[in-house]
Amino acid sequence: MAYWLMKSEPDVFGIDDLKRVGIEPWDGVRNYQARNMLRDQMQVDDLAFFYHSNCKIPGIAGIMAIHRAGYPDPTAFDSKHPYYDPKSKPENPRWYLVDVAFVARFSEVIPLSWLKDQPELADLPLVRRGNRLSIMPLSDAHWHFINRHAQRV
DNA sequence: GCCAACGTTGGC
DNA sequence: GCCAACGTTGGC
Repeated sequence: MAYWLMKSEPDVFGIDDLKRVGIEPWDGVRNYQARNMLRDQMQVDDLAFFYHSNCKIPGIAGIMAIHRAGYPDPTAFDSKHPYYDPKSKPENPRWYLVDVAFVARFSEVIPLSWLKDQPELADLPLVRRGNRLSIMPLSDAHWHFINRHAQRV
């Protein structure tokens, strides 16, 4: 089983929204590196941290599970959708998504500022300068380190 | 294939 | 709101 971190802006869709709906298609990813992970690597029952970006306290807000492995992102085919991409065709899809399922909501968001302070996480892509990847893999060690901390707060 | 211009991300 | 960092686009 693999571990991931996936970013979303809580003003658009946050951990409380996922808790409410239970399962959600993680659509709208328009980055090739992230696309490759969605399409080729993420497996059902993999776990992912839900990261809140572009908000007052950016950080990890909870845990979700991959509920359905990669399939073509239908929003790319819909000319009326904000995520429409005319270069993605149903017969040759450019963009993919997975469905995610709610697992847990942390009682407190684990702030990015705390993550940055941990020597154990120094090579986590999230805390590296200029990182903009909206989906990234986590090592077992990183996952368990963060998860242990989450259990304590 | 290079690279300048432009758009987006996302912390602060 | 600012701006650094990065990805993408398109002219050449």
